Amino acid sequence: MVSVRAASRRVNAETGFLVQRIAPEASFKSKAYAALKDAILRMDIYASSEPMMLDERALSDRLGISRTPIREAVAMLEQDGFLRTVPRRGILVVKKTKVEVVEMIQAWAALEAMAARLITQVASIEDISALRNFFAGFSPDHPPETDIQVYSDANIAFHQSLISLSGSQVLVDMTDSILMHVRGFRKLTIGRQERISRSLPEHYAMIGALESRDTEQAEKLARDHTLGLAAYVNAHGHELFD
Amino acid sequence: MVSVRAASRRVNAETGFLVQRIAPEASFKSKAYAALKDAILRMDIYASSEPMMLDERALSDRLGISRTPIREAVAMLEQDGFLRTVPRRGILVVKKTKVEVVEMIQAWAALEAMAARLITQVASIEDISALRNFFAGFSPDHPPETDIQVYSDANIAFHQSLISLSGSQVLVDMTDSILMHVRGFRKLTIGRQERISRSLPEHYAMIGALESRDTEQAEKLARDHTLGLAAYVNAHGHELFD
DNA sequence: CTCTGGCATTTGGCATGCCAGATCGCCGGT
DNA sequence: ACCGGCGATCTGGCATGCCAAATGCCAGAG
Repeated sequence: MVSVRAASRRVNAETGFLVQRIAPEASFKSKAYAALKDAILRMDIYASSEPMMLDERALSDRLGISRTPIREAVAMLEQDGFLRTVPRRGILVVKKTKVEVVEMIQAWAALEAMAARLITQVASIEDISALRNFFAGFSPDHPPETDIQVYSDANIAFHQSLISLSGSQVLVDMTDSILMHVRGFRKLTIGRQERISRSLPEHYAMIGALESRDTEQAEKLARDHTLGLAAYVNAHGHELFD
Repeated sequence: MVSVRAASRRVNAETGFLVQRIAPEASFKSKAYAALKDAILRMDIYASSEPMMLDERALSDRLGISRTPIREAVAMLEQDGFLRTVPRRGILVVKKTKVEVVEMIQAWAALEAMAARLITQVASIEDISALRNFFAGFSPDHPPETDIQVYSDANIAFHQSLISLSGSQVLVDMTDSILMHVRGFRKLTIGRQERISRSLPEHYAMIGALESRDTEQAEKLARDHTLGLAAYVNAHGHELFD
């Protein structure tokens, strides 16, 4: 316990002298992790049928740090499912199969359906209604099909915001992870006109069900909306994989 | 391309001479990962209110390997959410909060509900019916309450087998991961007589719905069964946490 | 007796170097 | 010209050692 005398002598932390919290200066390990993850997510994994390999020493030169923190970052990314190291062979970037992507989207559907269920029980009406703002820029005059990239971004943001309204950090983290893994397939998501035109009304229907606190209906709409994407990938995904 | 001559000279891999794949002799890194994970899952994390700390050098001595593979294993377990390292402070075992456990069980409910949905579409009737075997040892004459530990194990095995029947490896992996994290709370799961006595009939109802291919009902039963556990932990979990 | 400043120690972060397994190319034998 | 084998080289696995930051102890000042 700090005595009253001592407290009076030192500068009161509450009043003045509010120094900036010193930057923790992230470790090389975490920097390498971020850099590698970013690079993996940016690259087009499916461009070549050849396995994409990484080299510890090359990365070491490239990032200007030793192999040790890089190996730790690689171990972390391996745990995430992005990399796989084969002893004495190399580090390879994991390519998801069509089946894996479909299963991930199904899991996503399950989690989003649960999020919808929870939202009807805990979210405020204002927060729910605010979900419409993501699509404020679109209307019958300016349909999503006219600005596919913008709509795709709004789409992702909508789903992430929706799930966060559930109040469950676990659901947020799990779906974020899934989104990372299926990120390479966003072009597939938005590839077809007919899917896009149906997307917006479905989103509005979901919001409506949430607002009216119709738990079963909101859950069903959220689930079916995303399961539709899974079915679509399952049916047409072969164009990207083989 | 292998010539016909060459192929005829070497032993046909399909016929005989199926030698065992030579043991890859797991790396120290993976051994350390397994050892640490096992130790973490075995220990009673919530016995002490003090944070549990690990020491790299102590583990190094204990396992008889250098710090390098241990650090890599720690990085992996950090990624799993089991550990958290604080620079120049130590490695601490993460204690889940009640809220986190409840959220994890809700996510589990979501995934198991989706598994039930898929099962009604893809699983064979024989596989579904075989789920009853997990509870073959129990009956009105020998209710689960009389052999709590055995029933608890059968319970876990039932749920894992159920999810695997969905055919989705992603669902299996995600639920396995969740089970690891909430493992410390199995005693809570089986702590109350009234929950146990209701558990078995609910399981049989789920199996029945799956057998009759009633997708909506199977999904609902699976979801509500596990959500009941989440609600129970939410209501009574404070006994274990605070 | 209390508080403060500094030093010894602890602990994770990182660089470096060596090792063994796996590849691939060169070279001689057939 | 082809096959087989051997070795240079590449690549991840691991041990070791030093560094800096954070802690804790202890002495000295008030």
